[in-house]
Amino acid sequence: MDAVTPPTPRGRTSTKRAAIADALAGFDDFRSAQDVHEAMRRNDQRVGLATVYRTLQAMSDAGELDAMRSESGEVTYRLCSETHHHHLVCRVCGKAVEVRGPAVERWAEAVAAEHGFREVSHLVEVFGVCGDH
Amino acid sequence: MDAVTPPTPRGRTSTKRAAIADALAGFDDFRSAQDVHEAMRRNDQRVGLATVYRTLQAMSDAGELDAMRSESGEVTYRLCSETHHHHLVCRVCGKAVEVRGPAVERWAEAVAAEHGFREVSHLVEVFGVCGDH
DNA sequence: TTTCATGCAAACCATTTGCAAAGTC
DNA sequence: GACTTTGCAAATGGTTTGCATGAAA
Repeated sequence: MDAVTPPTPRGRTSTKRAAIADALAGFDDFRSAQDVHEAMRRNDQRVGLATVYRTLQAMSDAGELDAMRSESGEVTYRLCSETHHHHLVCRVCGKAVEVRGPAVERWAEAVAAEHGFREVSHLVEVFGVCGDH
Repeated sequence: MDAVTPPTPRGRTSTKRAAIADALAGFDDFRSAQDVHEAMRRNDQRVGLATVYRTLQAMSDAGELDAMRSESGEVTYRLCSETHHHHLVCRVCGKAVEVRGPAVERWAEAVAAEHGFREVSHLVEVFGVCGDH
């Protein structure tokens, strides 16, 4: 069930891509390519690690996934909603909550404009320890 | 105890440490360990890459440096001011401007509290293309 | 002379890439 | 069949570490 795969980003229909999307759908927080790969293995799905990396990256480029770097520097992904948002991530369990911050968006734009910067993008992540820990 | 290191971050007086700090002082934007190492080489300073990594890391831990990850994932450092702030980084030349954002701080705290998160920290970086490009 | 700092090279680790085999259209 | 996707293994590239040596206290 390709729960999350609009028209294929590009290229042809891929079985693996769907499997990877599904695997990621099984999580509700950010996971690294390695995590996804291991989860699939455990589920008896045979996939190459390189394929997971390639696919996750492609899906991210296609806007299907939300990507961010964990505090340790690895790239982690998660299915994302369509709207722009940021994350509140638990540094113990990885649980991530999507948060909206119109104030932050405006602030970023304003600050950038003030210094003559164009093509502005911003990275905002809030880390903390969630209530379960 | 002495959470905030007095004179030398730890260990004894080091010549290299001073040299590395100087090299970093020559920049006013974020640089990677490799950048610093290369700059020193070019200046006929003989230093091991590992030492640069170790020192930069130690200085960062000691609070003398401000560290952040570039968009490509490398860790970059810069001498930092004492006050909490964020950065507006040019993705073309690396130029970084320190920006203050009380609104953002408050927003982060509020959002975290709202979801029951403790020990909150946040990562906010604004990227763009500066006026020189 | 005991301890910490440094260099060098090897080790690590996440990620990428080359290329031949397998899958799609 | 023509072309794309996958797997595997080898190659990268940033960063860390083990160990012997040199410099401070």
